[in-house]
Amino acid sequence: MADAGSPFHEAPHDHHACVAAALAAADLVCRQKGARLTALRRRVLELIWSRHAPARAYDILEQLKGERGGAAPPTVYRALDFLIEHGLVHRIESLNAFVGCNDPRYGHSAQFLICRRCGTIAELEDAEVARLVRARAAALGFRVSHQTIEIAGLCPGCDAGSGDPTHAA
Amino acid sequence: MADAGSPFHEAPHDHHACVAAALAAADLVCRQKGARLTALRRRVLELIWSRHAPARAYDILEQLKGERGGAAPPTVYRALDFLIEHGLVHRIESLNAFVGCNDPRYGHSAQFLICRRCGTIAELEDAEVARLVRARAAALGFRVSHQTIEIAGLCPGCDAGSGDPTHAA
DNA sequence: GTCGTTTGGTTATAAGATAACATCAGTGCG
DNA sequence: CGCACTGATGTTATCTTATAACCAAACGAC
Ligand SMILES: [Zn+2]
Ligand SMILES: [Zn+2]
Ligand SMILES: [Zn+2]
Ligand SMILES: [Zn+2]
Repeated sequence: MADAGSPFHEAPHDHHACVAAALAAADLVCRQKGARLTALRRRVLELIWSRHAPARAYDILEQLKGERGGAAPPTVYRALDFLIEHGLVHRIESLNAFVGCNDPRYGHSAQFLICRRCGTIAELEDAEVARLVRARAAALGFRVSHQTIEIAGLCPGCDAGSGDPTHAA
Repeated sequence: MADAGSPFHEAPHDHHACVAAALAAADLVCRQKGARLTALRRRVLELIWSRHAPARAYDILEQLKGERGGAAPPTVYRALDFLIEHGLVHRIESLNAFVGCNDPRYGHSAQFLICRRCGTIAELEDAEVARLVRARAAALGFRVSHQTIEIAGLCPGCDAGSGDPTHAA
């Protein structure tokens, strides 16, 4: 298959399977933790997974309004709080947006590669990066509690397109 | 001096010297680039340097209002845009705030250590971290244009204070 | 069923950022 | 000087993002 080993999902793929897998993993994680993945929270998670790009809170809100009325900002933010707390969603600080976690089964220090052209985001879980950051901080007497690592640039597809007549703007 | 080798400035120190050095460096950088560090821009930079913690745009705005009237959000954000464009200030995405650059003489990939207790921020310029991130991205075909690396935790002073009766809250 | 807790609805507002247009200050030139 | 041009700032309005506070419904334990 095209993207088996890559964290990028640019090429057309069976995205329904991505969403189904994410929701199944969420169901499992919540069952194991005794957390309640309600219909609303599950739907918000599903909307976040609708694309491999970060979703903004007010875009989710617009979707919900169309589906069920009685949706307001707190509706979305409370669901996001739950999903983040249980590791099902990551907040992307540099975009004020939210993306589904690739592997919510345990806590981790992730890094994100964000294409500034097509918006695709890839989640890495590079232990060496996380460890080097912790080591550098520790050398200065700093105790790390959370790493925010968001790398902007061009994804493979968009980088190939730059300067390429077949893709140039 | 107390903190000669540390990026942290928690202990009392001659902070006036920090500010003076930052402003002098800014003057130099702007003169060399032909950029106009106007009184307003210089004052905003000075306010950002008032502490070794990120400054929020609307706090800067409140200061300016008290000093000169006729200050509104665009006043601050335009000054910030200028300062960021010329590398004099960094935006801290995870805080929606701004901090003076330690070394504005040339572009760089910085990392920030942010104390979640006292708010102190330290800017690192660790080439190895930046290089490892670039390497990991490159291995996936991703071309990096900007790294956002913001590490939350406890600075040396606050970490020592945790559980220590002499500092406990 | 009843109680207590969690979840979600509702209204209002806080916090952060930008768009659009007017005005002013400096610069160069006839 | 008078004028035009440019960059910087003033001004008003609006947009985006996020939270506070309070209430009602749903759920789970007993
Ligand atoms: Zn997919
Ligand atoms: Zn792309
Ligand atoms: Zn200082
Ligand atoms: Zn601290």
